[in-house]
Amino acid sequence: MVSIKDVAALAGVSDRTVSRVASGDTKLLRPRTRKKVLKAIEELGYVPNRAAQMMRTSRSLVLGLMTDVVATTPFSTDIVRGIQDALESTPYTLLTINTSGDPAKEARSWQTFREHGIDGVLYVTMFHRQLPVTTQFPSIPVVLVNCSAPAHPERPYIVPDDYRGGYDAAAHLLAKGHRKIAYVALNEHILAADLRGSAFLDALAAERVEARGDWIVPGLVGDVFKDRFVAFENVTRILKQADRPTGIVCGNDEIALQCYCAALELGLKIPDDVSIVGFDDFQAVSNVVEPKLTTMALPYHEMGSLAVETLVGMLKGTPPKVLHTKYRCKLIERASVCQQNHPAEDTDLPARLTIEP
Amino acid sequence: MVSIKDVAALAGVSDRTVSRVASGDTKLLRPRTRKKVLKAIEELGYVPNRAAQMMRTSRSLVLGLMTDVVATTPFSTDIVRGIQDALESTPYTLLTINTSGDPAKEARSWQTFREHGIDGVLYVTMFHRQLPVTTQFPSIPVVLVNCSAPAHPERPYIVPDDYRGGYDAAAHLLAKGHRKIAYVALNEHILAADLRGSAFLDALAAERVEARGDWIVPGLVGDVFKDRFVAFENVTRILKQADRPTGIVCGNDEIALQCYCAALELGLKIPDDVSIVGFDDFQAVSNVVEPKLTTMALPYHEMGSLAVETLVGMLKGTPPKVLHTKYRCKLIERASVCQQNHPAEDTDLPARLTIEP
DNA sequence: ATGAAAGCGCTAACAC
DNA sequence: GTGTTAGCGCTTTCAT
Repeated sequence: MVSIKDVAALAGVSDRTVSRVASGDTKLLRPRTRKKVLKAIEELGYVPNRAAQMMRTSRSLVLGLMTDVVATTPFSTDIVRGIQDALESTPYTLLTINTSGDPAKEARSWQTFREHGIDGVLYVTMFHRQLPVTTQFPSIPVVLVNCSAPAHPERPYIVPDDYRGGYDAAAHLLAKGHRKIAYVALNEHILAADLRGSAFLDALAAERVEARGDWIVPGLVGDVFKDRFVAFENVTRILKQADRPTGIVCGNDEIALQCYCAALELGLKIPDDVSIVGFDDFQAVSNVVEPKLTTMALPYHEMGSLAVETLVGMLKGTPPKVLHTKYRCKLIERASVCQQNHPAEDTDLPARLTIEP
Repeated sequence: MVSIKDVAALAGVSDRTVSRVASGDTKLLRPRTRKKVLKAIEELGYVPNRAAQMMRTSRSLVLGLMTDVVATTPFSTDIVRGIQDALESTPYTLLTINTSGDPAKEARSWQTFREHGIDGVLYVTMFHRQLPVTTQFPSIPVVLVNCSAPAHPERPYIVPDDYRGGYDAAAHLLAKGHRKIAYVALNEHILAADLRGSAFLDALAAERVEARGDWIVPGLVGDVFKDRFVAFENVTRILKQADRPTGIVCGNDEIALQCYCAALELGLKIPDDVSIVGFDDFQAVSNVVEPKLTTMALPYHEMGSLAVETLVGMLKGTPPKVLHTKYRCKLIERASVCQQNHPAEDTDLPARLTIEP
């Protein structure tokens, strides 16, 4: 390994001078000296040794990315991409650890981070959720992404505004004239399901549109990560009714995909017979189904970038301006929703009569 | 930061002894001393300093994960998961860098790896491809995953056997009695497309089944990463013919999804009217569509694990037993393929007559 | 504007 | 079995 001393010898200066050049301390150097050193660096292929730097400065210039499963799962890769993109304009590198949500592994991961002298960590969860109150953090800067820690209000976090997203998804159908709207829910164990679900109800209520109980069905059942899709059966049943919804809001895009299968198999046209709104803008689905899916995009990339910005700021000593950020979702309009010219209000009445068997 | 000396002071031994305990040099220590030291470590919350260790040993115990986009893309996350799972039984940690396929960024990444004293690197590409001959590698252990480097035959690589996968996919339909089979190809710029495509042809030829030219269509056109799906139109056209295929082999699962949309919209039942075989086992599609998709799974997780095993072996001084590995794909049978009791051979004849307009 | 000395935390080599 | 000495490559402090 070529060190600062080798460079110094070749350039005919002291090692301290090389150090100054390498760390860009351009002010206290004659341009001529600088050039000489730069040439020697080039010639020898010198690269600074981070371990040595760290020993002196006790800063590693490494950030930890601790995730439950997010880095190994297709759904929230945009968070990671946002993080890595933002990292490029900083001197930091990323050490990645997946805990699979296992607390023991998480504890070991924190220790590994300490061993590496990590400067700060991005703690990212796959599902938007609240961390258990028992969650402990070491005393280094941490930014939470896609989760919040009620027990640690001083920790900055960045989450999507699932409530508003759910509201806007339903509002979109309403604005397009739909009045008979079904909702196929996410796994009930997930915070996002709660938020999006109650937003759906509120959006309908705000327009004085009835939310029919039998049109609100689960799309996914079972424990998280071991869940099973049931949207297909449930939506098939609903769409077979003579009086059926003209629009469906889905808890995510995979559920929307099951709705597509159900509707198409029944010979229904999308969007003319049923309009469908998804959630997540999971492009492998939303941009591939035909017609393309109108869906609510999660602001994952932005969340990742903001997290890096926040963390790097903290490391510079700048506390975040906003401690807790809720990022707005964005509706991506494609082709699965059409205008519904619903008949006069009174035709809704018979529909209501069918609620109870 | 609590160091080895603090522990030594508390335990009343020399620092060298603490070092021995910390690095598990259990042989040359009295159990009593060991216990004493362990207690002090626990009490002080001592954690070894990797930077210092590295300076002495010039091994960082960090592996570099260099990818074009794989870590930020939903399709090949299983490679990363395989890597991380395998890493757990080793002392290594992972430093991740995404180059977005930009050669300048790639050059900078190698330098970053050198700065960190990376022990070895996993070089992973999203698409199975050959690296350009201009690709340079530094002189540290590197294992290539999902790509090969014709210019560097001494470098170990691990790729999927796309040819055999393509062959087996077609063979599956053949074995189920299908004789009228269409093929919807991947983007032609990709190596996997070549391999899978020619395998399709060979599989049909081996059974003396004709591959109709108008039934071999692209599913995806345009430059990689800027491509557009055209499977829907193409398959719709084919399925509208009076004489239509009873089975379709798809270049990947997204193409299969477009086939689903096309078939269902035409009122065709899957698998009874058309059987469909996908490729990739991209579960967000294959396990969500209804009926569930029969598809050829890429051995990504295994490839990732093997890569780690190989690299760690090299670092121990064990050269890989097999330098270049082609991993076999595995057919996942679900519900999109059914037995086809094709009529007597001669009914194929009129079909052939319709080839030319 | 440049150099010399000291020391960060650890382990290899050797002494006892 | 355990302690001592030295030095990895760098930056901080102080001197010149």
